[in-house]
Amino acid sequence: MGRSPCREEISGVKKGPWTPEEDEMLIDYISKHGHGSWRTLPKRAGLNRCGKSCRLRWTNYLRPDIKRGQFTEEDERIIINLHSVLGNKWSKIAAHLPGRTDNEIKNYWNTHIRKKLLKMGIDPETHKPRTDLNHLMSLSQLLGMSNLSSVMSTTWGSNPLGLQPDITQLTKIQLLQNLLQLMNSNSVVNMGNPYLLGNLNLNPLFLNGTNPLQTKEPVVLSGSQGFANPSVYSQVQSECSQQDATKSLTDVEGGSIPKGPDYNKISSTNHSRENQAENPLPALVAASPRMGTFNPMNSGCDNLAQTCTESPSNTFFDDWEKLLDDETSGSYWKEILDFTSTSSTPIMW
DNA sequence: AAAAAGTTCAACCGCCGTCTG
DNA sequence: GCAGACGGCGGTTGAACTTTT
Repeated sequence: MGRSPCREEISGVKKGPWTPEEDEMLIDYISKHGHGSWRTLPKRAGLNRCGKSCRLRWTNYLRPDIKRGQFTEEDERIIINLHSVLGNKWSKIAAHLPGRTDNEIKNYWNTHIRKKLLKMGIDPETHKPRTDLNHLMSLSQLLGMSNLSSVMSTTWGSNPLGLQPDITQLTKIQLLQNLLQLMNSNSVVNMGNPYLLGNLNLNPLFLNGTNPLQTKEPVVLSGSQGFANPSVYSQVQSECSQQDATKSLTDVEGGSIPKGPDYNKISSTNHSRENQAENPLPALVAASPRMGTFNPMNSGCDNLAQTCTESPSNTFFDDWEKLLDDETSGSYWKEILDFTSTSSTPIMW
């Protein structure tokens, strides 16, 4: 089934960048006759290109309704939200951004958004905090360096590595966040084996249900629970395709579709979303123009989109600081921070 | 100023689903 | 039901451009 028409039948056909003359010929032909069959178009238009190349050039560049220029924050927000639901369905995402092409969005995602999310410690595939070992190692190494630099600065009265206290703090927070994410998934997968928690002396966090990150009971999924009720997810998808993107996503993430097992079913049905079902933490997708305003203090994180929109100044780091200052939960966090900051070697899991 | 490294994005490639004879 | 034609999609490439060393 299927074939690549551009290859076999057309040797000697031109490839590579389009010239202004070719563009003009294509525009001229399509504006007069429409594109009709792409396969026969090049011949009819007098172009030495394959039909596929013409179609691509037209849909991605020459179409009159193409919107050029920078993506706005709103565009970015929509893309991230849609990506969290649809994954790499660039054409579906593009359908929600009039004038933007799938190719453009894909490129923008890969060159800008993806890097931004990675920098923030968010896995761009799952939209969750990264828990991969490399990332944790690099963070803990950075921490180690910052600790070393503070030792050196006390000793020598300067900071030869140029690491500011803020960086140290941010790194700790980042590491902590990932740590918790990792423990959280472990607490689901290995409920009967709190080895990791025991090692870190953190049992009270989850075993007695007082995890200050979650005011709701952790969602414990067993086997099939995390997987698929396709009808629920297709409902979401059809909502996405029928309604305004922002609204439908607010519904999905914000609560009109019930949370708990069903919510996890929705997420897990999508490709590469399986691990979300194992993880009770909410998605880290911010629906506000400021990305990454993951709010661990929000009650239950029930309505991320709403929360983030309503309090755009409330950043992730603000919340963490509040959390750390809070007397009731502070001791646990201090314990963790003590652990991370006194640990002279990278944490080995 | 020059070379190297990094980034961007238009274009290509190959696979897939649907249509048609 | 089968096979080819076709359009569409997502992943990848590589030239051009920019930034860093």
